[in-house]
Amino acid sequence: MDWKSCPAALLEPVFKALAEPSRLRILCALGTECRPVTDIIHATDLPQTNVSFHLRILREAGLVRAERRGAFIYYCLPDPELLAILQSLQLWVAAHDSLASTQDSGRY
Amino acid sequence: MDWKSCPAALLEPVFKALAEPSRLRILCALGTECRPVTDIIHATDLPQTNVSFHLRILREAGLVRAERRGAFIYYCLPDPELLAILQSLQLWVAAHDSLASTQDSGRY
DNA sequence: GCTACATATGTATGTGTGCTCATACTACGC
DNA sequence: GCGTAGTATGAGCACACATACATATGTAGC
Repeated sequence: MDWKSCPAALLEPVFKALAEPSRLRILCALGTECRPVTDIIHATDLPQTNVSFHLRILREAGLVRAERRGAFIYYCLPDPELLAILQSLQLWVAAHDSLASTQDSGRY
Repeated sequence: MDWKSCPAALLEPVFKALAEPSRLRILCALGTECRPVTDIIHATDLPQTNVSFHLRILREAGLVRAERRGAFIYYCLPDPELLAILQSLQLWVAAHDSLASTQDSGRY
């Protein structure tokens, strides 16, 4: 990464949005498809007001797109490439998790 | 991403660790090199105890590696691939930020 | 317009977490 | 061993944020 131009300000809201279990569950529930809020509520088993709250944060972080269809509002990921990036990060973490468990990440 | 196996539990600690401005600054200060804590303190202009606190979180999230060299403890990123992944995410965010500003991400 | 449904917003509260201070640990040089 | 530099830990405080409840907005059908 171009750490010289330290993208902290740019990436921070995205990481903040991703750092919540409920929001990750919502993204999981979304998958690659577009779904109305009701579907997400059922899939995640979270209260409606809670889902709506988190969807707003994800929306403002640019991680989901909202699209009105009649009385329903469909939410979807804005770009399949986002999935690819997150997947590579997931793979990296998984690979390093098994390494880390054999190493010393304790105190000094 | 394989959202079927919902990697929330795996990714959450990583995102939590990345969701802090101070920690992102520390990672920026680290760059691709290994540096002792003192260097990081000067680079980030954060108090020593604070840097140490965040380094621990980054260490436990597997985002930095600690290595003792005499009286110093050097910290570095565990893997250059991590940089690549974060960079692609950064690029994605940057690209979608410019789009988002032209779109409606407000309330419904 | 009224009712019903889908979704969003506002307020209050409790918990988590970052920051600061003081202090303790570790390694090196004398 | 002692002092010093480098680094880590622990306690206390303040603030941000996730949750829950009540309520408002918007859309469709009658």
